Amino acid sequence: MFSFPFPTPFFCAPLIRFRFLALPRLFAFGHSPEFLSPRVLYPLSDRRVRSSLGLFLLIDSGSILKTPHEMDNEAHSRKKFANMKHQRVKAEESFAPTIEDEAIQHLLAEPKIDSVSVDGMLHLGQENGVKCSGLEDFSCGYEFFFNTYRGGLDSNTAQGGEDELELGVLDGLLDEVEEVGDLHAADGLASPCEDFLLEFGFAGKAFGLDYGPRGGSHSRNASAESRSPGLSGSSNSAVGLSESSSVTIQESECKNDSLKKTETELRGTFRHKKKRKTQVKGSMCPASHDLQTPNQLDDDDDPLLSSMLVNKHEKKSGEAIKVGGSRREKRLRRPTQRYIEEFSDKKSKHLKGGKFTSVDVAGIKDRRLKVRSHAELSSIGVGTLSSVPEEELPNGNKTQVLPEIRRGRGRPKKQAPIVPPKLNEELLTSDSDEGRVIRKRSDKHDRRKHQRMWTISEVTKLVDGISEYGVGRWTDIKRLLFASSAYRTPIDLRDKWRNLLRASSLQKIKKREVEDKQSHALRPLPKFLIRRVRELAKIHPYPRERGQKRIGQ
DNA sequence: TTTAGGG
DNA sequence: CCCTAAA
Repeated sequence: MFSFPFPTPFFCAPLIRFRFLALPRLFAFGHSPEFLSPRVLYPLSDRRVRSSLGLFLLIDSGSILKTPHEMDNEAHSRKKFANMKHQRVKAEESFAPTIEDEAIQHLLAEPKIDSVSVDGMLHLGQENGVKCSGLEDFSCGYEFFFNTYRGGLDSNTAQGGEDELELGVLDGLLDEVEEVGDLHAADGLASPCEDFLLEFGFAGKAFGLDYGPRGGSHSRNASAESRSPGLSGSSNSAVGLSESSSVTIQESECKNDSLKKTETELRGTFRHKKKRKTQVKGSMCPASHDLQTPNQLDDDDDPLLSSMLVNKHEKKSGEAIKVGGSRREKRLRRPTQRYIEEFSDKKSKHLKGGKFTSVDVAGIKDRRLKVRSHAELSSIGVGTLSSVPEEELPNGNKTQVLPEIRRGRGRPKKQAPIVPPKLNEELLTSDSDEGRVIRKRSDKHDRRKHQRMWTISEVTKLVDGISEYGVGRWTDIKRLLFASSAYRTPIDLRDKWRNLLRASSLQKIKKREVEDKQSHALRPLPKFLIRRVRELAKIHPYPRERGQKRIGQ
């Protein structure tokens, strides 16, 4: 029914070496017995099945059991992964000498073997029985690759074996070595961000963390939790569900998107490494939907991949999700920031809590904001987490999606800069009435919470900078003249300049029209500044503004 | 990433 | 001050 959509040569050897540790969880393929042929292997023992690793791994070095359709697809897949294959070869070569595990080696020695004996496979599985459990947390694509290419990695190596070698090997595999590095580097963050990782298909990233000498980290627990429920129904219905996936779903409570997510995880694994890496690096604003961006649309024609990702496990109902059906929905584009904002506002009002406002959302996305006020971010994170329950009000699909997004985003953020609530933010008290009230109040102003008055000196500096570097060199001006004031971004400078232009023109007008009204100006600009602005305006045309100004006059 | 322009 | 498109 389901088969491995990837070129066999590519996967086979890796799988063998892989020992079916991580893979089952990753690309678990459920096969009804009738679909099994001698060439199909069940590397999983009962024990493992019971332990919810019971995902059937279909292995066949020669060719995986395929349906015509799948066959067709294979061509496609081959093409897709041609590059990887190539790289793999290199990796294997470089790695081979280091392989210690004889059994594995043996298998490797005959990568082309048409069929691997079940016994052998099982042997492998049993051999690593204990270790398997230790590795169960490995979840996604990265995990897969890593495990795959670490050769016959032992649990031992798994613990401490992450090293240059692997990196090097992976280098050939993954487009970006740094990514790998990042993953490894992320070790310490494993637990905190696990949810996040899983939720957004970063499960693979977590693997690096899981490798760590951690005793019983969250990840493991999480896996364990989701284990029993997840397996019960899935073993026989050709459903492959990675534990990580199930966890993700459960935690995210995103029923509709569960499949999509799972799928996303996989796809992301192969196709959006870079993107994801970036997200993780930022570790602030990764949205699950980012993975659903247009690029992925081209994947839609890959039924195998999707099919093998069928996720049967649904959080509450355990209802099976139909691939075809939910798929469409999933492909929806990520809501625009504006949408999110509006939605959240609405929701806030609806909840009377008003805790989540545009700031939350905006903050999530706005890099500048992050830079400017960590405290705020952290507050956001807290708020997000604390109010998750509220968020889960039944409000329709959108409702579901949104919380998910927030959570996903919020979590990583939270973990990243859990800077002491060092300041201002009124919102820090997430649950207190005060916080809400303030929030509400601030809702009015929405975006303008960070307002900072421009002082005369600042304006002067700005004008100086503009006169020196010219209009439009905002980054330069910022860097050179406003380096000390972090809250002034180049954009702020530009905005200020715009306002100055407007102001200067207005003042002109006012002067001409009604002299008195000028006193109305809240913060009248010093004449010298006005003069300078005016001069600069002449010298450095600022198209639109100038045009407007003319018009205004 | 930065800038321009609109809100 | 925010957001987005364009470069």
